[in-house]
Amino acid sequence: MMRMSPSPASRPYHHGDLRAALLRSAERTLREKGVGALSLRELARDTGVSHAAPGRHFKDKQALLDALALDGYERLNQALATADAHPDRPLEQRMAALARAYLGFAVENPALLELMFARKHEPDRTDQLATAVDRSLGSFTQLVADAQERGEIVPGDPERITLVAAASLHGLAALIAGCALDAEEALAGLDEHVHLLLHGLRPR
Amino acid sequence: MMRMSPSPASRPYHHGDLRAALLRSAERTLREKGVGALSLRELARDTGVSHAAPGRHFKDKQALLDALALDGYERLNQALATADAHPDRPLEQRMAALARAYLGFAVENPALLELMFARKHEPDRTDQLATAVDRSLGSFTQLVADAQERGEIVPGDPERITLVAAASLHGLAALIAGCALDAEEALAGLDEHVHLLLHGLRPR
DNA sequence: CAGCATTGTTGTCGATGCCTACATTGGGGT
DNA sequence: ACCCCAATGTAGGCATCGACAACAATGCTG
Repeated sequence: MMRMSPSPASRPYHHGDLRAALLRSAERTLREKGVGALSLRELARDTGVSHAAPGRHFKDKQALLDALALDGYERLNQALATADAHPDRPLEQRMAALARAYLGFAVENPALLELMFARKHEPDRTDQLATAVDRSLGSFTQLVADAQERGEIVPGDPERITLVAAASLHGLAALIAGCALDAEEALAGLDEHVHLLLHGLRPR
Repeated sequence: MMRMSPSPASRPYHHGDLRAALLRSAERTLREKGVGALSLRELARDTGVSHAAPGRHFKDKQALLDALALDGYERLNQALATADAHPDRPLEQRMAALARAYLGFAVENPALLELMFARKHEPDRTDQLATAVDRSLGSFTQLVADAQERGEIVPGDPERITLVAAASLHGLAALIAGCALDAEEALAGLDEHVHLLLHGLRPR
């Protein structure tokens, strides 16, 4: 069958890059309407394919969500790496830059962040996601290691120190994503937040 | 009509306290199988009522989830209040006690916590939930206020300082709930975490 | 150029959320 | 004491969804 039956822009039966198209569309509705509004069938309709077509690329709805999450980590890691492009700056500036990048991501992709940290993944994707998380933490690990070497950060288990910093920022991100904290406000006070984190809440 | 037709434990048509029974059952399956496995119909089956009965008590599935979240805040606030029953103790002990209570709750109710901080609530329940959140934060606010008065905590906007502490713990809780962090490990290192939070990451 | 794996389609099934109409119950007003 | 009504539970139906199976079109590979 040649293509082009005249009127309704007949796609060439094989979409060409359906998987990517589905992910794009899914990311869009995820951002605009939240994860609850994501349906494979509507996704298929929006993309102009039949309701079973997505099944060829994602064995499950969960598989699609996992792929979205994985893609989210890619972008987050990219953002973090870009933000920490000046390893010679003083500690507080580096940390603030990382924090700004992370919270910026959270502000612009709240539903995606929710997905990324949801605790429901196909067992075989779990390790992929785990390494993605590790790469995110990697930016902080690197920062802490550098700073410890220069004596800018307290000695001690670097993992624990990284966790303190990362948990603090993740908490902010989660509060923003959950609308429990105003995004503008959080971003405005970020530098002071980082300062308190580095210098402690107790008077010196 | 008289109750007790002999064989199939015929409920007295009116359950008596269906709403509470539904919440109990829902909380159970939430804990055991996660929020994704919650269905109003199955809930009705488990409780021995018809599939439309829950609709009399919760206009929506979301309304049920909101009620669960609200109940979660009740229990969390109770736990926090109990944990902070010794306001005369030194700051670090008080903070550690609060942290332990919060993380304990997170460890034992991960799915519920996820629900509590999810960003999808009926508009009219939003304010109820907001005040519940405020009451949770209240424990920390009080702690910070007391400590500032005694000079145990740096001066400055108490809200910001509370936010730094709360975000740090909330981040830990979220990581635990998301299985990104081992619960035992987090609890074991909690005291040191609090110490770092209070004393800062920079050397003194 | 022929066969086969890939990718997309149609049809179907069971489950779910929600709605409407109906049944039962118990309490409040007279 | 009684009757009516609001509250509560039931039965049925509808649209949608996710998953599966059988079939069709396509294009790569030998």
